[in-house]
Order: sequence, then structure tokens, then C-alpha cells
Amino acid sequence: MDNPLIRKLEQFRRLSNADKRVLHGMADHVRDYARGQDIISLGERPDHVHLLLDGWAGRYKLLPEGNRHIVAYLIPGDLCDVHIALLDRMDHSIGALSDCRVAIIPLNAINDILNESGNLSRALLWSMLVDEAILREWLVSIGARSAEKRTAHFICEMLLRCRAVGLAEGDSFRMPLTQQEVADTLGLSAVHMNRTLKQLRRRELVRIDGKSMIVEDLECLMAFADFDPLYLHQSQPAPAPGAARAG
Amino acid sequence: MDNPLIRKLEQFRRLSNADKRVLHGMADHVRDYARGQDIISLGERPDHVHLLLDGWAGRYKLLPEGNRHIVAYLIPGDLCDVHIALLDRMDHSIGALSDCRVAIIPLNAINDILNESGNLSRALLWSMLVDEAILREWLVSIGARSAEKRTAHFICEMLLRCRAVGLAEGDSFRMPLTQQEVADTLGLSAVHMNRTLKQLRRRELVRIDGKSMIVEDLECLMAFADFDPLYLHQSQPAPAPGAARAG
DNA sequence: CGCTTAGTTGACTCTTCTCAAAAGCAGTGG
DNA sequence: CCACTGCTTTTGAGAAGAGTCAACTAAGCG
Repeated sequence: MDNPLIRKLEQFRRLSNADKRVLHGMADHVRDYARGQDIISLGERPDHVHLLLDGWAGRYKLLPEGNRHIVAYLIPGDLCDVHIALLDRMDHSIGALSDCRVAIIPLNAINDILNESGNLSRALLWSMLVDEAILREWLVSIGARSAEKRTAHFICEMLLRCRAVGLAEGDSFRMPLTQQEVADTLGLSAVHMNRTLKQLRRRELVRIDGKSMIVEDLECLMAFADFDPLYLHQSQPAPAPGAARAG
Repeated sequence: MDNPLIRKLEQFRRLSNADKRVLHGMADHVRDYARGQDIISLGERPDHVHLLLDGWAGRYKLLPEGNRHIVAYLIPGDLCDVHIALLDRMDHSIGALSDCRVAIIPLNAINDILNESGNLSRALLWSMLVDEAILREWLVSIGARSAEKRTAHFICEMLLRCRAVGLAEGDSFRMPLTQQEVADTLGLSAVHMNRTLKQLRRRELVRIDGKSMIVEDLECLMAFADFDPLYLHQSQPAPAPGAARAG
């Protein structure tokens, strides 16, 4: 099994075979979630952590007016809720945005890793900090960029993140979201989201074919969106042999 | 010295005297920054970490159009940049928003704590996760709440955070920010920020006296802002000393 | 094929932005 | 003590980006 978590963490530092064995071995079992189901809900504190293996999920919060705001996307290789290893309970929910396959990891396994303070613990912390960096960048996007730039920025990010776990083909990737969901993410109405996507298409920066997002000109899109990939901290793995990365 | 970091971390779990000694002992020396100065800048990777002892600082990113977006506030007790213990370099800057006193902590001291995997390491991770939770809530605020609710929400948060480190008196606290800075945080123009604050005053939810923010009716303000303090995870310290829930 | 969900488009409204200028306040130096 | 200067706060007026309502089209599915 090619574990997307391993692929992801190796962006940060080379993992030993022992490390990889630990990561492989920690999943208790695998569970499937249908699109729309919650993987974990507000207030919960289960005794296991979810590792997304396939599909897209989203962290979200519901507002009293009934609308939902998505505050993060989870793609294969992302740990959904290490939080519960440390916090009292979930302060948000995570829902499957497409059908998802998820590895169930006992909390103990996570705690063991955190307690061993080795490479793996570092790698987990790194991924937590990257998640945080992404949140900061989103905050800037929503707070200070126009709808069009914001959308372009989002597409750049998702392309690079998909690439990092081998889920992009060249400059395109599968984005199993509805426009409503993207709107709930970028703080726009569905109508305006639609118009904004149309504009990006008109500019010939992206093309959309079903659920495939095809970036026509990544250079231009990045320039347009004022996108600097530094915040993703996707440096090449530690300078060692055979370090391959999807490109 | 009453260390605000200790006060903060004890919200999460009780610290042993040994833990406290470590926290006290880790500061190498203290440095002062004048309002407007950068404490750490984009791209840097120094060999020490900053602990804010006095004053307010802010994480920010600059945009090509020249405007600045503030993505987090640091108040006494907050570690500014544990990030550099794990990431290659800062992906944002931290600036002093008022005159600040800062403890300089060698990176080694942080790494030692992280490596020992005890109470303290857990407490640091907890505070990182809380920072992340705050970012998520801000994202919801900017993305989905009106200017007025967003502002009210922000005031609620800062009051509770100040309280947690003993910097509030009842329902008021010192907020050493200009309206422009708050605007740069909430994604509003300075003009609209001003009008929004005026409205909150007219509603008699808050009063502003110089740099003092006085919350007139916290209950109402929280209800108005749709503020749920859960995300701050300010639970009382763990029930008993030895009660380790880890692993 | 009809049903349901997602995407598209138009027309109108409203929140928030921009430009502009006045007023308040604090620090400085004569 | 006062005039001067620079920054912050306040207010007005018009413009623009984004939201809402509503209808229509396209696409997946049993």
C-alpha cells in the first residue's frame, strides 16, 4: 500500500523504514464514509483519529443563520483530528465532501508517536504547523483579496497540495466540490462564486471539465492570485538519495 | 516574576513545580521592542524563540498592493514563533503593536521541552492547537459574519484571552490598537471600522475610553456576536495533578 | 424519462469601499 | 504656554463589489 501520509510527511524530512513501518501499522481498520456524512462532529472526543486515504473532506462550522463555513480541506494523507489527542473535544465538525475512505487510528498510536519525540513526532508537528500556515493564508485571502484573486489563490493551493500527494496530473486535478461548497469556503455567495469562476475561465486561466480543474497557465494564475507557495512549506525532502516528488 | 506563560498553560493542565522551573529558566534574556518594530520578519530563522511578556504584537502578512493583513494577535504569555523550531523559515512577520517586552528563549530550550514529551510538551502542543482554533474562528468571522458581528466577536475573544492571563479588569481591558490595525485584522477599511465601532457604541454594547475597551454587557455582546467560547479551550486546569490522560 | 441537484444568468439591493476633508490629540520646539 | 506637526478618529457622499431573489438550463440517476 502506498500510504499518502508517508508521502506527505516525507516532504518535510526523510523517514526511516522503521518510521514507515510505524505509520503503516498504526491504522486499526479502514472505514468508508459517503459524501455528506460527518466523519467527526462538533463536541465529540472519540478514542481514535482519522487519516484520510481517499476522497476530500472538509472542516466546517455551522452558523446560527444556518449557513456553513468550510475552514479547511482535507485530502488524502491528511490527519483529520489529531486535535483530540490534546484538546477536550472537537470545536468543529469534519464532513465528507466526496465519498471517502478513512483509516482509523487508535489515539494510543498517536500518543505513542508524540511521546517518542523522534523523527515521526517532528513530522506530525510539522504537518500541524503547515495546517496553521494554510489557515493564515486563507485569512489573508478572505480578508484582503478580491473574489477573483481569492478563487485563483485557492486553486493554486489545491493544485500544489494534490501534487504533493500524487493526485495531480500535470496542471490538473480532480476537485470533487460543488460551487456552493467552494463558495462556503471563500466567503462568497454561490451565485457570485459562479460568476467568478466564469471570469477565470474567460481569462483562460483555468478550465473546468466536470469535477476536473484544469489550470491552463499556472505561472499566470499564480501571478494573478499573488500566490507565494512558501506558506505550504513543501520543501524538497531532506537531501538524501532517491527522493522523488510528484511534479 | 509572575510568568504569563505559566498562567496560560495552566489553563490546560496543572504544571508541576519542576515544570514551572523549566519555564522560568528557559529565557536567556529580555529585550524591548518599540511599537512598529518587527520582532521577527518574513523569511527569518533565528536560533531563538520569542515569548511576549508585555504589550501586544501581531502576526501579519504584507500584500503587493501595500496593505497589511494581521492574522493573529499575541498578548503576554504567547510564544511568538515556535514555528521556527520546525519550519524552514517564517512565512509571515511579527510586529510590535505597542511597546513590547519579550523574553528570548534559545531554540534548544524549546527543542528540549518538545523532546521530553512530558507535561510541558503537551502544554505547548495544546497552545499551538488553540492558536489554530482561533484562526479557524477568525476565518468564519471574516467569511460569514457582518462587519458589526465580526467586530463584536473579536472584542469578546480579546476580553477572554486577556482575562486568562490576568490582563482584564472585570469586563474591560487595554487594547493598544489603532482602528486602522483592527481594520487590517477584520478585513474592513479604516473608515468602515470606525462606523462599525460607532454602531456598537450606539447599541451600548461597548464603550471606548482612550485605549481601554469597556464591555458594557458581555452577555449581550456574546449573544449579538454569536460567540461561543469553546474554541478558546479555556477549560479549568486538569482535575488532579497526576491524572495523565495521554497515552 | 421524469426527478432532483447543480450550474447559469438577469435584475435589483445593500454592504462596504474610496475619496475627501474636518476635527481631535499628543509630542515638539520656540 | 502656544503654534506646529503628524497621526488618529470622525463624518459625508458617491461608487463598486457582492448578496438576494428568481427563473431557467444542464446533468446525473433510478
